[in-house]
Parts: sequence; C-alpha cells; structure tokens
Amino acid sequence: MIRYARFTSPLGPLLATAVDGALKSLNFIDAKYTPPIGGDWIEDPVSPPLGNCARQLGEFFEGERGAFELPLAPVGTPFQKRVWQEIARVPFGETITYAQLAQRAGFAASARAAGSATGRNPIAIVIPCHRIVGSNGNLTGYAGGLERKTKLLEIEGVLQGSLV
Amino acid sequence: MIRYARFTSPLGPLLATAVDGALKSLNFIDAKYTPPIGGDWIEDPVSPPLGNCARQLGEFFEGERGAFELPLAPVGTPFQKRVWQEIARVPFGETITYAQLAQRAGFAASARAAGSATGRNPIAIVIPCHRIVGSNGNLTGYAGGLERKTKLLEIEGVLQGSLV
DNA sequence: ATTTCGATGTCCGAAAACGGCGAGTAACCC
DNA sequence: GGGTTACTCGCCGTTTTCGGACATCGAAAT
Repeated sequence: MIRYARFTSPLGPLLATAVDGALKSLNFIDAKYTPPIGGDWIEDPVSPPLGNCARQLGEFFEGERGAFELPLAPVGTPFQKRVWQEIARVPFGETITYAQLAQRAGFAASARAAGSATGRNPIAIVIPCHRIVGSNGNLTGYAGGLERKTKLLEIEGVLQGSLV
Repeated sequence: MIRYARFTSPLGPLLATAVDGALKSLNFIDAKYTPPIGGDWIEDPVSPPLGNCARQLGEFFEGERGAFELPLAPVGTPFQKRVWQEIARVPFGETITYAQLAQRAGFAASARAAGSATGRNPIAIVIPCHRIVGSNGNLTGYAGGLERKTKLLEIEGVLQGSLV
C-alpha cells in the first residue's frame, strides 16, 4: 500500500511516497521522473516516514539540519542502489564528481553510468544527488532543474552565488 | 505469502500454489512453465485451497468429478485471463478448437494468440486447457506433454484410444 | 492436395540508442 | 607562453526498439 504526501518548500512543492514505513520517493512535483499519483494511493502526511520527512525537510531549509534520519526504500537495480547508497554518504556542504562517485561505489570505470544512475535518484534532497558535480566544476544536470541544484548548493554554502 | 503442495496423480506428480486462499497455479512438475519452488514458500497441503484441490483432483481421477469448485487467482494479462475464463467454461467431455475459443473470448481474429494464451494456462486440469484442440482434430500441444493431453481426453471419454 | 501468407497477443533475446562523464586534442585569444 | 573553450571519442548500465517464435486457421495460390 502506497502512502503519499505533498510538501511545500522554498524551492517549490514536493511529492513524497512511502511503503511499509520507509520513504520510497521524494521529488519536486515538476521534476523529470516524478511518479504520477496512483488511483489507489492514500494521502497521509502524518504517519512516521512522511511526517518525519516533512519535519526534517523543514529543518533542512531552516538551516538547522545537515543530515536526514529516515528509513529509505528506493527501488532500482543493484548498480543504482549501490550508487545511491554512496551518494547518501556525501556530507552536507561537500561535493564530489561523478568519477569519484563511481570510484567509491566500486565501479571506477563507470563514471558515465553513475551519472545516469544519479539522474534516476528517486529520493531527492535526502539522497543528496545535488552534491555530485562534473569533474570540471559544472553542475551538468538535475532532474528538478539546474536552478534548484544551484540553490541547494548555495544553501549548503558551496556556491557563493558566484556564478551568474 | 505463497503456499504450495505436491500431489501425486495417475499422470505424474503435480505442484500447486496458493495465495490468499485462492489457487494460483497447478502444473505437472516437469511441465514447460512450472514455477520453481521459491525459498520463501511454505509447504501446506491442507489449508482450504490446496487441501480441497487435492481432494477434488482425487475425485476427478476416480471419475467421480467433472467440474472443480475452487477459488482461482491465476496471474496474467487481461487477454490471457479472458481466454482462461472461457476455457474454464468448457465442460467435462467436450472439446472446442482454438478458433472457437478465440471467438468465445471476443477475439475472433486472434486464434493464434489464443493458442499462446492457452499454452500459458497456469492452472492445468482445473482450467481444462486440454479440451482445446486444433480445427483439424490435432491435439497440437500441451505444456505437460502431448501424452498427458491424450490421456486426459481418454479419461473424459473423448478419445477412445483410437489414435495410435 | 499441398503450400503460402496474413492476422494476433505475449514473451524473449539481441541490438541499438541514450544519458546528469571525462580525458585528450586542437583551436583561439590575449 | 598560459588559460580557456570547443569538439571528438571511448566508456558503461539502463531503456527502448525490433524481430522472431509460439499449442491457429482460413483463404488464396500453386
């Protein structure tokens, strides 16, 4: 049974889903791969995973939280899950390149594939795929739009609004 | 949670599975699409669907039962389920052709597709796919082997052992 | 009397296309 | 010279596409 909730944020509305008490997805509603709300889904903004998610997101945008503490249940291939797992270990305020990400995940030669996997990250912000950048410093892409990636990194003090 | 049971029969051993109190599959263990026993399956030969199935199968092979009374839950596409539904309405001792089957299912032009769907019938004997034959009288195929299809039809008095 | 052909839903394997990459090279501008 | 774009080319997991193969059958061609 899928439960879902809609959150508002300084960067726009978000859609979150949960299954069996674990967060399954979190996307900006207008993002590239945001799932359409299923007819048999149940709106539930308060139960543990979604309620906690809302609270922690609020704290994050208030600048009072650097890491999330939520049970996660993203759906993907073994490779993808391995990559997402590694993304989740990049701390607030830091960035790594797609090549480093691939390296850490144990697939040093698969930088590009790691990029694809990053793009399919189903749990935005919590799995901080915005902290992954190109080896030349370009932000290169973000499912929710490059502008949001920029703002997220500004929030984390990585970009000083330096790039116009 | 999948429950399963192994039955013996005059035509060889059978494997049955059940979910939520309904029969999900019944196949000769050496048949073409018999599912492999999953590690998380529970053997249970007595609960309602499986226990009743065993009893009714016994009666069938004793010649004391022409129709089965069991809750069924076969998994398939809408087209497949429609075809299987129609197969289930063919009574003991009668046969129809694949073309007639397609016709009855509402897909008059899809005799061949109906043949494919018949081949994927997950609940042998109970959904009597052995009662479907070619328009020229050939038996054409059976996931459990043509020999079994022949014997089943002999049991039902359709074939008098006439074909060599 | 036999062979050929087309229509049909599903599954499966193979092959191609597609990215949120990155390193190497070449041109280009002070 | 340096420094910086611009372009090309290999890389790799995933997704999509495509072509057959099937538990058929009737009509048309040979």
